[in-house]
Amino acid sequence: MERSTRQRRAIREAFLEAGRPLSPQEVLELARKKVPSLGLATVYRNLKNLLEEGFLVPVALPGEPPRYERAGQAHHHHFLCRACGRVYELSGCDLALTHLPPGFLAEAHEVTVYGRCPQCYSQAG
Amino acid sequence: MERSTRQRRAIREAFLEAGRPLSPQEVLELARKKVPSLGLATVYRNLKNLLEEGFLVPVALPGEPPRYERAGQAHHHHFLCRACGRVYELSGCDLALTHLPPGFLAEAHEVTVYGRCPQCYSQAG
DNA sequence: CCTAACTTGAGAAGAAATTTTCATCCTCCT
DNA sequence: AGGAGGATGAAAATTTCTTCTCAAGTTAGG
Repeated sequence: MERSTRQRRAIREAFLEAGRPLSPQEVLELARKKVPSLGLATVYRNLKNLLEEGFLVPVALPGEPPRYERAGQAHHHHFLCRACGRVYELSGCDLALTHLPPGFLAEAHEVTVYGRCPQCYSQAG
Repeated sequence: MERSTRQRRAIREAFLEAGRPLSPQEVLELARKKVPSLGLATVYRNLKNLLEEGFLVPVALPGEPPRYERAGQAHHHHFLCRACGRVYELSGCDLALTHLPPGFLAEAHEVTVYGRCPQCYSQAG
């Protein structure tokens, strides 16, 4: 049966506390604040578990390695800060799919906004 | 100085004739119709050249390997067929960026629509 | 507290995409 | 046509990300 370990708790808490999509590397860095000895293999193993048990869902962004976020959220999109590389969740969706050519069937869509997050807004670059 | 070779012409023509973003593998397959001996390394080398000379621009889609399309086109987005994996260009843009949280600065955005292209619309799956 | 079994950490191994190497081929100037 | 140097193809090498291996550490039931 699945056990509760310090590592597993630290990884789960990283997502709860970050409130934004995290890459495996980001998970490692955040969870190491609680379990410094944490290894990357353990992060990958637990990400896989958390996906299987439905706690996380994958988030794909153009040209970016996969990230993961809390499952069960309402339809939303993402913001990628070009300065720090962090991804944020944007609520709502203003997309109207009216211009599809004939014969195309839309089943889903994703919107990615690029720019500067508040922490990077005033910095050089 | 840069020479005009059969391979180089075949690769350039593949983009002109396809009229949609192509992955390196797709370029290889299309250009091999004209130059069957074409190798993948040559495709990569020439993609790099065509990017540098401004004939192509990279197209990144969520969770997809990079593709390339003709440079200099108007603002547009992309459609990814879930059945055949081909990417198409969608004209226009119905996105209104009104819901950014305070402190976020939007510089660009990308929209990806997923679904079925006309060729795959009526097929099983 | 004990023990079986699950977990972990580190490094090796894989997988996938792209780049480099190098001998040979081809293009273009003369 | 001749020749210098860029271009090509195939395979090896890189790079990046993810998974596997295995000895050692931990957890949970008894």
